[in-house]
Amino acid sequence: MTLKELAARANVHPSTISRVANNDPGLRIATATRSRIEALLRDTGYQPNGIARGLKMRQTNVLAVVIPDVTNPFFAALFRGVEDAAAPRGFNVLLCNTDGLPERQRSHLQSLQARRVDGVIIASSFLKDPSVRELRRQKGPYVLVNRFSDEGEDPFVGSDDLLGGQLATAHLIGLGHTRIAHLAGKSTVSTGMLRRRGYLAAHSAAGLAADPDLIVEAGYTEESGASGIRRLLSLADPPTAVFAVTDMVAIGAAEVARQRGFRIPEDLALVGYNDIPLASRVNPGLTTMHVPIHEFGSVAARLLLDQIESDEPTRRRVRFTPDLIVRESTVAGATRTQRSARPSVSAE
Amino acid sequence: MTLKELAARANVHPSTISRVANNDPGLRIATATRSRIEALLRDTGYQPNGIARGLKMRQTNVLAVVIPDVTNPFFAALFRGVEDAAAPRGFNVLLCNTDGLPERQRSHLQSLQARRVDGVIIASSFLKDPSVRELRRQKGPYVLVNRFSDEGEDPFVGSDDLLGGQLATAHLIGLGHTRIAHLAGKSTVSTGMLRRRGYLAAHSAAGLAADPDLIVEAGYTEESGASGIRRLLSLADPPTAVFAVTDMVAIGAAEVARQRGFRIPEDLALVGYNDIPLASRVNPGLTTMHVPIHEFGSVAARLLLDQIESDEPTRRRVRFTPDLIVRESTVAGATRTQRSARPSVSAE
DNA sequence: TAGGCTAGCGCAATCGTTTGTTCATCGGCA
DNA sequence: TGCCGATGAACAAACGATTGCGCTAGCCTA
Repeated sequence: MTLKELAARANVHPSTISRVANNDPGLRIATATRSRIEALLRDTGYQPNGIARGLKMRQTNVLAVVIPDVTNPFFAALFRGVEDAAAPRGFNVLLCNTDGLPERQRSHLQSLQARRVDGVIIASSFLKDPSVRELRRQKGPYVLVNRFSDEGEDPFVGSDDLLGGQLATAHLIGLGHTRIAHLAGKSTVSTGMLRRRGYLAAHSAAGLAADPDLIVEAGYTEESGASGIRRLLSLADPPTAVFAVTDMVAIGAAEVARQRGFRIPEDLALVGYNDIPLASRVNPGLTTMHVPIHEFGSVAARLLLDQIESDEPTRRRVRFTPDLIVRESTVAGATRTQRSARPSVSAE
Repeated sequence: MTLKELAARANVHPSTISRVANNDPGLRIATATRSRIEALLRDTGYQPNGIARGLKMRQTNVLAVVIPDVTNPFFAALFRGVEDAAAPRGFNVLLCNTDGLPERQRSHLQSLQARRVDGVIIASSFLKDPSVRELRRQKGPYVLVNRFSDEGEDPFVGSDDLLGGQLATAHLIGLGHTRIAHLAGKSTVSTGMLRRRGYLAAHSAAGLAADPDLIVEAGYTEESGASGIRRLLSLADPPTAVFAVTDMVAIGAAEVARQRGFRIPEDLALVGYNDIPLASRVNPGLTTMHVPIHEFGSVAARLLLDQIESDEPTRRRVRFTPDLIVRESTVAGATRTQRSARPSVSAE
């Protein structure tokens, strides 16, 4: 059903229908005509063609979220945050999985540009990232989430990863551990780099020397946590504690450690990062740095939508302060503490 | 960068650029002109405006997936299946979460129709579903996944839920249980209805009477599993085994049961459905009916894409045979059996 | 040398909306 | 009666691409 067909039925010009349907302010129209058209609109259940409208208006009302893998609970929650903020404002959201492959990221972004999406939220960026450079070059609004890129000043939503790494490690040090390993993320990714630096900073602050052998660059998957911990446990002088760059990595490590007969936390204490729902459900419960994942998404979406509606780019960077949640993976019989619900946001 | 601008630069008509860019077969063009245009295309990195093209071609190359909640690992995996099949064929995928609310489903579908997506995959349908009726009425291709609607013959991909419910229950009966409860899904949803009927059928087949008090209609979330098991455990004569309609429900139930001091499987045996990744990770490992979740998505996508490309609707219904995976939640110290990898598909 | 064929492009309609502008009609007023 | 200002609605130009068809050279043939 098009405007033209409706116009034929109502014996008016298509533009008249359009104005009535859009409730054009300052529209002068005879009451009779108006009600005739409105009745027709109801009867036919007319839905304007979004494509045609998009072409004319230069706005598609579509956002895109680019992540490594929605199968990872962290990114699933992030996406929900985006959609929950976008849907009420009339936007639909495309989801693109990259599996961490730059090439897939590039091709997705290219496809998104061709589709003229109104904005892009990208949670799979690298510190040096050609795709992000491309985003900067184009005029379209975008927001980086969780990971940032250090080649420019991009709108960003994430956690204070340096502090998070520090707090997590300090917790282990506070428990008396001295040989603390780090299942690190890639140093090409901001979270990987910063959490590692936090890990090192905590050592310095405590006057402890960090053993380079205890840092293994794993990745962000469960499997990488598993293979990482294997290397650590076969060391001559294995660690008594591990700080993993994410909860998924920690969970992968815990599984292997348990298979090898290590008791957690007695033989091996374990801290993760992100506090995904799974973290409180595994056995033993995983001590981790809580970050508001859903809010990452919703705040990023708001940043994006504000840019779209105001038609001017932003440089806002929102950084949430992570919160240590102590569970049984570091302290046997830890009370399942509710975390302090302080807002703890720092925006620039 | 538009065709018109390029045309001005190359001193040709826009249509000529279009034909070169699209590699129009049967295009007769001077080699000089062609290479001039091709060079221009490379230099400018021209990307045709997908909106304009969509308007002209009446095809957007966008699919939509409608699910209750991507935070549920089952649906996340399903979505990956869809995207993995759609992306290589040049399609992007919109994700819509309904939270199981018919109203949100309706409004999402309406929005998708306005956007003229090329096809819809819906995994949140009810047995009687106005939204699905609407999908049938419209010309556009669609596929139902996991849940079907019984008011018509729709293209469908899912598992044989009746058989699955039967096998799961028969497993518990085979272990000697006689008081077997069912944490049931909504009877307004096909999976809920069918798995329940399977549960009953298994009882009949074994000559066992199913106690109506042992069936509680919970829902599909972890919380509903938790509240459901509470009711069951406070019964005068509580069950010794439970068949839960999904893994998430089973996991919610297990958590509560453990808190109340029930040992699994000694005091309470537990079977789930779907074999989500989480099922093998919880402690104790969850016995469950394995279904190929990722394939649900990819097969559904293929069904959809074939409809789109052939431009004719299909009535194919693909039903996978579920496979019992025995873990520690029913058999203490169960070997972590690899399931038989038989194809077990029945299509109509 | 005139007519026809063909290679190589340009023309213009079309997809369905939106929106600035123009046009016709009518009532009021002088 | 003649003019003017509203009022109500039509006109038409975009938006950026695709595509059937028409047009103009040049060359070959008779």
